[in-house]
Amino acid sequence: MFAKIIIDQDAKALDREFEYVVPPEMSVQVGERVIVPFGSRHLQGFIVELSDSCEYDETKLKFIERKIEDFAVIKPEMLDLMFYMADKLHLKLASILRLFIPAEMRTDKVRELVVKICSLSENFKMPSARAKKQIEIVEYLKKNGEKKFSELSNQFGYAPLVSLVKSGVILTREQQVNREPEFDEIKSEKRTLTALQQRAVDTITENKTYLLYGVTGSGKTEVYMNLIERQLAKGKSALMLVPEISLTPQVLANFKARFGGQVALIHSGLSAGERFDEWKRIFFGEARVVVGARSAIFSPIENLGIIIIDEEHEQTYVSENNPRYDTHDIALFRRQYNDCTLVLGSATPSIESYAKAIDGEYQLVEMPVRVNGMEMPKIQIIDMMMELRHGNNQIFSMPLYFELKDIVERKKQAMIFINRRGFSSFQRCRQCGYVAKCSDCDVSLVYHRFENKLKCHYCGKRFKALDVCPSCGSSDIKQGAIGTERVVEELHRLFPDVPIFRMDNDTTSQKNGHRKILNEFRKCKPGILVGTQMIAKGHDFEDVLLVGIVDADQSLYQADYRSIERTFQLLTQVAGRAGRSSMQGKVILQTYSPRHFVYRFASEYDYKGFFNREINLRKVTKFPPYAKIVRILFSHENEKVVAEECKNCFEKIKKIKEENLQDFVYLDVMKSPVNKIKNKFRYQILMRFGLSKADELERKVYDCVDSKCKSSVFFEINPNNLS
DNA sequence: AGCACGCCGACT
DNA sequence: GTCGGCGTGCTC
Repeated sequence: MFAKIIIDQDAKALDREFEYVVPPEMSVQVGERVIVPFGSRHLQGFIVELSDSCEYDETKLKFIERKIEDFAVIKPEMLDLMFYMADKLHLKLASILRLFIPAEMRTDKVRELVVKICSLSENFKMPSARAKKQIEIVEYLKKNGEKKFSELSNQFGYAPLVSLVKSGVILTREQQVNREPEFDEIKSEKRTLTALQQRAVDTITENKTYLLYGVTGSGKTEVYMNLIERQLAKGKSALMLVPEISLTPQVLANFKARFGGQVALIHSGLSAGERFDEWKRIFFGEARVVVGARSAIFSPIENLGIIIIDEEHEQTYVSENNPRYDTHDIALFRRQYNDCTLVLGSATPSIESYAKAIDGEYQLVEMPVRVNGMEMPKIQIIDMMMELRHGNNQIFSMPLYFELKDIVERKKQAMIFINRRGFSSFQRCRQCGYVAKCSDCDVSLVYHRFENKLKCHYCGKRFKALDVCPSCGSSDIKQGAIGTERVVEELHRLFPDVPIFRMDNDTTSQKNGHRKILNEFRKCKPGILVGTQMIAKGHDFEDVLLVGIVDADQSLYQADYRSIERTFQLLTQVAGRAGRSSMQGKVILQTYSPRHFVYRFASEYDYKGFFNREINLRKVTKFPPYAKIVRILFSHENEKVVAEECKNCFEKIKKIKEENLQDFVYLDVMKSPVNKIKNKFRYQILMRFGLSKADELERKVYDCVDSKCKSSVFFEINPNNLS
């Protein structure tokens, strides 16, 4: 018997199958992990095929050494998915397989957690009266039955416990336990559905793809839960994806309360052990409902009845780095493989998804009204140029300041949204124009007041803050655009007695960081929460009656084709935080371009109007979904090497363009806008083609990348940002 | 990826 | 003469 094996190494040169002989006494299955001799080393590999014959010179074949687990970690569906992804997304086989199992399994660092359990032996002798502690333990066990060794030892001391075990009064046994993620206790309240919700549940019955377009507060989560319940009743399982950012304690607690031990949670906040245990519970079918962030789409869950992608428009569903994939593609594959239902839910669907729904590729289900019947909060647009003309050059416009003051006086809560962490975007010398840059990346550094450091937001490296300009010696240093820290400082100045909270990447990095901040904020009335994107999602605070958006234009300035769409989505979401209760909330939006169409549609909550305007723009300018953008990014520490390899590839693509002139909308080669990251230089080729031959051209273009070039190559379709 | 092999410069 | 620099190529 011969086995085709993929070596678990992330290298271009090893991105293929290698053949091995299966020793006669060994029984193996496709999908199992094994150790094989490879060159002079012993490496981990995945069996992807078994066969009676081999293609390579049989005399040169080596034997599989041993199996790593006694079960196939990669199930047949995932193996199919691997080949599909390799073909469609041009990813390396090993790097795909790594997505399917917890990283901890490969490094061997995580073990099953085994605890010692103590119980009284059947006919034990009472310890002597002098041994008071021992008697206490015996009495305690009589009352409580079995207890963990560690627990008893903490409570009564180690020595008496060990004596009891030695004398045979207490028996111990070992038991493997699953580490379970923490969650807030919540009582499970099953709400009755509104007519609209019920209609949605009744509509989503077939094994098709649905786009559930429901305004913020229309109660999509309740619909999801009902859909999942129906699948469970049919004996099927369910997979629900939410953006990492909205994997809030409340959401998790809700699911735990509703589905109990059948739920498994997968998110980045889990410890290695927790993640490993949750994965195993899914793998062996103990958990039939998986709730998780992007990577949970690869859960080894079988018998899928439904896949749900909540907030489907979120950027986080596309992984930024290698291996780059879009959760939508994977979900569509799994939907088809399992012949199940796929639901994409959003209050602001992505332009691409909504276009598909209109074309009939997806089934459109709408929920246009909020559950509590309340109107959406009123959005007031403030022209910051006018403020400036009236002599206000502060962070807050006068209307926002007065609304904040009002909130404070009424002992209510407010959220201030500013999509930039740190204190200010950069520090610049007023005399000579010097801007501090990262030594390893081609970006300016962000000043963080709290740590008094300059930080690189690309590689995380820290630098000393400027007090004098290193170039000209001047101490006249100007702060760039404002960030969360700066807003907090300003609020402290304006409202010295009001508790101000900050929530961004810097304050939530430790475990349960979100939860701590949110729980503190909940208690403070009045209170103000300042934050980035991450305050925009899923937190329902009854007393938040005001949302301030400090610099709405910020996401508009980013130079990619989705920036307007993103701005609309962000504004709608942030606005949705105000007035989740019976009281009408208010939103104040500060902008320097108040007449931009995105603000008009956003302030009227007119998604369809916005969609029509935007889709026409895309059609006329030939951008997705009416075209496909491809970006090939080369990076290497030697600038000459990248530049040349990138150029070579470009020359080949140019020939393809000449043969397909009518299909190429655009083709160019350039330094990447961020020319250097982590000491690696970056060059890129950008192109755009019409849809008719897009797949064919994409493949041809990919084949232009020299398989033995030294640079690492990042192949991207419809990139989100071009840095 | 990582390890062997190999071909050149600068040292006990 | 040998030690060790890293460029090239191979791993079933």
